[in-house]
Amino acid sequence: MKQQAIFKALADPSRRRILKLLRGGSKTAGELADAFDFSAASLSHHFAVLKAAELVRTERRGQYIVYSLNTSVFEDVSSLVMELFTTREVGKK
Amino acid sequence: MKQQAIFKALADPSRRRILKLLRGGSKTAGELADAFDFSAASLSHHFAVLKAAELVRTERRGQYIVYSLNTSVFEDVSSLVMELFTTREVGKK
DNA sequence: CCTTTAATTAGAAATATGTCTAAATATCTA
DNA sequence: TAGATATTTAGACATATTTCTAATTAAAGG
Repeated sequence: MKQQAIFKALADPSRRRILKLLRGGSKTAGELADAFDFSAASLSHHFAVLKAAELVRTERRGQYIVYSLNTSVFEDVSSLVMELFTTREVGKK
Repeated sequence: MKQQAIFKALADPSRRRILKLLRGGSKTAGELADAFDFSAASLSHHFAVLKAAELVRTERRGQYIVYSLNTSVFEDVSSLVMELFTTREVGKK
């Protein structure tokens, strides 16, 4: 789990918006791009950051590349946040 | 609640470390500074970022300034994270 | 094949961030 | 009040981030 990459990825509002758009189901890069004002290249950069943090997964479907939420990291993110605020518990791994 | 300020604040590893140091109880700026290699001025900058996000509170005690975790934001942070990953629920406020 | 469409990569430019030293502010104590 | 200690503010500088346009890669379909 890439803690720094995760927090870095979440720090940008556009990237958080991308994640929210993906909650409803997977979307192609182009469909996501429609929701934003900037260039496909810029979006692509944001995708790369989200991928590095393993917050999204990708799959090529013909010409398209389909992005989806990697919900399995959700638990990781939650516990990272928890660790910041709660006193060390017993039985910690 | 300052969503962007919160995520921005959490993006830096030193700031996350400051929060963890404060889990054990409040500390003065100087006590916190001891845990780091960089200058008091740099630390002070990080404190300002954490304060802007309302993640920490401060109180002057004589010459010292005492920092403490603002645990009441913890819920906010948790639900922000939750919103990124979970499908919109019913009865949302 | 060649063209079109979808998306990423490369490289440049502007802005933001993290760090430093020096100076300023606040409080304590002799 | 003057000096010492604790901390923040100001200003500078290097690095990182975000965005762009142009070029590249990949697949589809005539």
